[in-house]
Amino acid sequence: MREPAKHSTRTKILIAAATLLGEDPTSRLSVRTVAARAGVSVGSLRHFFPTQQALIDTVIAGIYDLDIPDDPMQDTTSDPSDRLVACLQLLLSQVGTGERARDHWRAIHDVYVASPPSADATHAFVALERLNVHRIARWLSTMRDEGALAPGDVDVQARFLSTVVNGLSLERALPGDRERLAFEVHTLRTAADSVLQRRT
Amino acid sequence: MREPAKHSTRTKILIAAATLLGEDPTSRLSVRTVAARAGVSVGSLRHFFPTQQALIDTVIAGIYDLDIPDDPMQDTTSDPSDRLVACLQLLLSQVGTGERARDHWRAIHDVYVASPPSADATHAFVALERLNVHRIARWLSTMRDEGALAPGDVDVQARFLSTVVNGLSLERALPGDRERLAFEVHTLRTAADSVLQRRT
DNA sequence: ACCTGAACACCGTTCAAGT
DNA sequence: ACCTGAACACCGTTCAAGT
Repeated sequence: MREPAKHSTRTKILIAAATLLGEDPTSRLSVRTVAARAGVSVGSLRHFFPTQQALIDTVIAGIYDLDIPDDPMQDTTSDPSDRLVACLQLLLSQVGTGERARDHWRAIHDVYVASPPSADATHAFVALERLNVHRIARWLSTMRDEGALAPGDVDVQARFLSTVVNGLSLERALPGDRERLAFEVHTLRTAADSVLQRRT
Repeated sequence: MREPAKHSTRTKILIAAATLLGEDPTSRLSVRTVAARAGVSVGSLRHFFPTQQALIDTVIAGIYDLDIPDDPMQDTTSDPSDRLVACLQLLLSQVGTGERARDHWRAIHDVYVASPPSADATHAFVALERLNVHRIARWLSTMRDEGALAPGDVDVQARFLSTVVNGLSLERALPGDRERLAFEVHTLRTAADSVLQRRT
């Protein structure tokens, strides 16, 4: 086949936006600058991304979903801190970003916050959350075996990390999520390090 | 005497902005609308508030600073860790618990999550959050002066703590909140200690 | 020092018009 | 269906000019 650089207009736009964001993470990604960089008219951009929010959500989601390996805990070659951060990022990735994150919290809200949840729904939620905490606790146990974990109750540490992930995933659904991107990894790092043995 | 409405131009601007915000909490508070409502030129507005950010920050701060009880940070008799935990609990207490916490998140959801992120609401939200982080950062600066703070960027540490508080206040509105309450203080303690100088 | 309003360089969105 | 670019109604900031 070949069709060498036959990028669709949509793809060209996304590449242009990602490039601009790479050059300047604080870029506003305005219609005209993105369109110009993509070599496309603003009308054409609007055809694929009817609103500016749609464009930004799409490109941000693409960046988030770049590299997520599938069992970060097993990669014993890397730093314990790095591994734990990768695990937490895995949890975060399930919530998604932009409109997907909003969908996630919309569903949570409708079932558990909008009106008093049924006993069944409450039970399901608690079970799900327990599973989540348990998953984190298993990761922490691995680190404990390696002597990398700080002393303390693993369950308390796991709940703490769960809360941090909850906070971050919530913030992904709230305004300003794009600007917070740069701080997300720092927050995860701070959280991870606080349950790990302090470097001496 | 009387001098009936002898408000200074600066005050008139702030009143106009606050009024607009009262009429519509998602108002963008643009230069022209605020200036028009205040019966003042945009140049005059700019004279007192050189930047739009300055205007918004000032009016938000005015609303925010209405009810701030005593600052736990001033109680130098207690442990730095205890003091920071008390400050974070202060933030948490504003959300309340149980039905009040659910009301809180219902409101947040309706404005920011239910309908696609309106660019109008975004500005107000970001300003409010910035103020919140700023408040935490001020507490951390105090601790830094005492040599109690761990090295690192204060803004990153403040954002981390803000995320933890967000996560906890969210969890207060979700099922299982009564059981989680017991872990809350542990989570706050873990978060606080992670930005404080490790005890030696 | 305070205040004016025009001017500038942007912005997101819409839309008649082309292919 | 895809694409164009002008037009519209905004935006924040600057600034010569007045008092």
